[in-house]
Amino acid sequence: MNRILIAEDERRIASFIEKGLKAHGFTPTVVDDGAAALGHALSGDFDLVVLDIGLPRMDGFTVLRRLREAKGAIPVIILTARGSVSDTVAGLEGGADDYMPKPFRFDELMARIRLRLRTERSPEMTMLQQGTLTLDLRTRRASVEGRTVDLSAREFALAEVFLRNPGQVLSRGQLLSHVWGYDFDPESNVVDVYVRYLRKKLGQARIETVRGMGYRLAT
Amino acid sequence: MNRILIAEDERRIASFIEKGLKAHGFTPTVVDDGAAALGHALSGDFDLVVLDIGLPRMDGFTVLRRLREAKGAIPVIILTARGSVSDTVAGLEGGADDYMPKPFRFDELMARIRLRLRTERSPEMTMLQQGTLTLDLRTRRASVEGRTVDLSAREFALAEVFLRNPGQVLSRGQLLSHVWGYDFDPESNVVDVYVRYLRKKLGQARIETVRGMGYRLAT
DNA sequence: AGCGCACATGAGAGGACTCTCATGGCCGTG
DNA sequence: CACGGCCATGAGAGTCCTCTCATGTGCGCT
Repeated sequence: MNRILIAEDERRIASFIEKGLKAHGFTPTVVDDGAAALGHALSGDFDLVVLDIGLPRMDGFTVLRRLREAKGAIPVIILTARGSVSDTVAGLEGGADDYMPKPFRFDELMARIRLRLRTERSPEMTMLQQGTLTLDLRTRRASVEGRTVDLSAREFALAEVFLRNPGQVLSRGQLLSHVWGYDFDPESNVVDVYVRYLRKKLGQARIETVRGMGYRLAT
Repeated sequence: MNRILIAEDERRIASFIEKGLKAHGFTPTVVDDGAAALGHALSGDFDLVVLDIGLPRMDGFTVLRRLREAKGAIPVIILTARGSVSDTVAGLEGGADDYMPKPFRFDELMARIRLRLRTERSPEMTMLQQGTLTLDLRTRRASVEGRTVDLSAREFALAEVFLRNPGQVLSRGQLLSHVWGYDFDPESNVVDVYVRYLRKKLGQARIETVRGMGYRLAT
């Protein structure tokens, strides 16, 4: 449905984004150098570009500049290194629509992409619902059977992944990369612990264990 | 420039919003009952409505429904009581564009209003700059003279008010209501303390004291 | 110059949050 | 039924954040 171009040369990050997008029903294409990125972006086959700044052959800034010179109006989200504010500012002034500082959680990128693809006057998606469970994406609060529950930032991010994939089994690895980012210790049992926190707040039965696989939101 | 309708019967809150909007260059109009709200909203004289749900004569839901029935496409932001998730959901499904749970900080409302008034394809304002000081509205980070500095949520909100009003003297009261909300103890010296924190992180001279008046961002 | 008020500052209480670690329990298989 | 692995759980360390309070300092006015 929505075709997204990923211009990123670090394999690990490119694959991280690619997998995430596929899981959300997008059909991403990955290229790993600037020249290819520009060509694809101008082809008209894509609806949005995720553009790394540090690309070989032609850096992201140049790609962006040429793209805009050629009147390509496609939305561009740039990926910048943490702390390089000047790059970020330059990118936005150079015509980028948004940016993500590395390292990032996949879900943050997803939110940015949604924002840019969203059609006019569609009320911004601010509430997620599944049965009697509601998540308010802005106030970081949930409500279950009418009760209002405060969630911490982490708890909320985790709950959001479940709500966006109701009934689907999510592995610890998936949850870890969605909620904790691609840089987190894969040995940790944080996911278990936070699932417990959520169960305590949302109700034990709300999240089911699928032995050997992961967890799943009850539907 | 942008005409905003405030439909709110609690005087204190209406005035809180009104003052804030005026300070930001808007020209708000206040009405305190639902019938008047509907009339004004349909008049075509306004660009956005801030609509309280609990209005006398005709409640917010009804106003909203009638407005949409009459094909009024004006953006509507509803104000809901804290914890009333069902009201919020109903409001959004009833055609509201966004919502604010009470009590809220003025700046949060402002951000919502900006979002709704923003014109197509204008890159979302995500960075504020003043000289060598930059605020990244998304990552909650600042950068001064190239250095990157992490700010806490409160520090950041305070810094944002200064950055949005460079050179202007801001009273403790203004800062309190912007950053802490209209419900906060006006006797507290939190503002002083947080100004200190900011000075420590951003540089002493960056925020000037105007004796008897308040504080000001150095330009 | 001296006074009074406004502002600056240090210290710390209290709480929330995130994550680790160790242990205990249970499921499913052989 | 016994075992091994997977999962659940409790406890707690370390950190950060927010705000209050008491006291120090200095500005500006008379």
